[in-house]
Amino acid sequence: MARWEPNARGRLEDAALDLFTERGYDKTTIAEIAQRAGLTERTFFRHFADKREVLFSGSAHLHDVLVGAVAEAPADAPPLTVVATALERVGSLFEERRSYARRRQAAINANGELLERELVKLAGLAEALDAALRARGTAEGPASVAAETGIALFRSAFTSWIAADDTAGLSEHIRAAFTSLHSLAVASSAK
Amino acid sequence: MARWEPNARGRLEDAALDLFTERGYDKTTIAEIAQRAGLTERTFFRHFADKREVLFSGSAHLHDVLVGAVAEAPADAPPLTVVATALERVGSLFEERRSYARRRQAAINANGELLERELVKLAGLAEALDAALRARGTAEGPASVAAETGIALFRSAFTSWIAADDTAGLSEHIRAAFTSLHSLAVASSAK
DNA sequence: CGTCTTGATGTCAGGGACTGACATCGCCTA
DNA sequence: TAGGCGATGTCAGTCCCTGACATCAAGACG
Repeated sequence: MARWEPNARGRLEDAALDLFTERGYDKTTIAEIAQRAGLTERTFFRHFADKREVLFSGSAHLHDVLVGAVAEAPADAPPLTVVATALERVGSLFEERRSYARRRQAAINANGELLERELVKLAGLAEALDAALRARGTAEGPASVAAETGIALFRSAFTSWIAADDTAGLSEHIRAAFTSLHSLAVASSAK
Repeated sequence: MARWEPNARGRLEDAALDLFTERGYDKTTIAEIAQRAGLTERTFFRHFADKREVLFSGSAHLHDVLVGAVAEAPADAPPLTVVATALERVGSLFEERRSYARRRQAAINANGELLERELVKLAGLAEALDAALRARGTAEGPASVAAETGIALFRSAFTSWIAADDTAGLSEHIRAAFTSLHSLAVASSAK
């Protein structure tokens, strides 16, 4: 239990997910998480802003990848296509990690507070998408709609990927969601 | 300060919004809210599950209206059209209340926890929309996409309505958002 | 080799959200 | 008019989270 064991943050994350899985989020105290990681409750709060955040440190990375992908898209690509491509790139980060994603998502789905935090993170991604689109010249209205719509589809695709037992990757589920939207939009226009 | 003053719940809501506006959400304690309403902290928690919830009791009503509107839509209407119509009906509930909506939204936007809660409420509406669509025969995938997309557009429209200084109602902003989506989808298909 | 700086960690005290258990009050009904 | 009963009050306690200050290990530097 020496003071300077490496990777304190990672140890806290692992301990937290383990405990949340074992006995549930609200029956786990921060003192317990810290203890399992060989640390103190106070130290937990130096690494994470609050108890929920311990499951969401990865979202900053997604954020960066998403913004980068939008910036690199061809200048003449339409907004929704740019969004779709960027989200597929993000989706590819999850390949090979479906079982971890399931574990984490199960913990999140089992608790309202964690669900709240996840939605906030997704909304943050939507805002970043919006800003990235406008930075490349997309008008305000379309950028906002494309960003919000894209994240909505991402959520839908992520859920179906988690639930599915197939060999398709998250990226493919994302592509399918966008295809589905096109059909709906066309059907609605034709009405 | 008699015990049985009427409308305890409403008094708590008013006191809370006033205090949040005056001094901010996290500098307001529940004891203060309760005191201004002539009640006790413990009673606050009998009316609201937590501190955030005091600003969101109206969302249950939106939920009902939304589900009702979907159920009443013509059987042959395409999903996204049903969603648009239902959201416009919800939008009409807000006419005449833009100034209250602004006050409340300002308080929410000023605080991360309240933003979280709002997102959760919207996600709940999306889920309800999804279920209502499937109840009338829409297939699972399209129902989910239409519901998520619809709520995304609602958010976008609500924001622009709050910000706008025009005479257009929320319903009209919603209609505009759906029109915008159609354009985007067509442009993306044509790519 | 010893000291100093620095960042991560520990310790302590305390406020505020939230809960469970139990008491009290006022309206309603038999 | 005595209960029944729902809404409120009181009290004690747990846990989340924070600020202030002390301590420790590692590298910098003389």
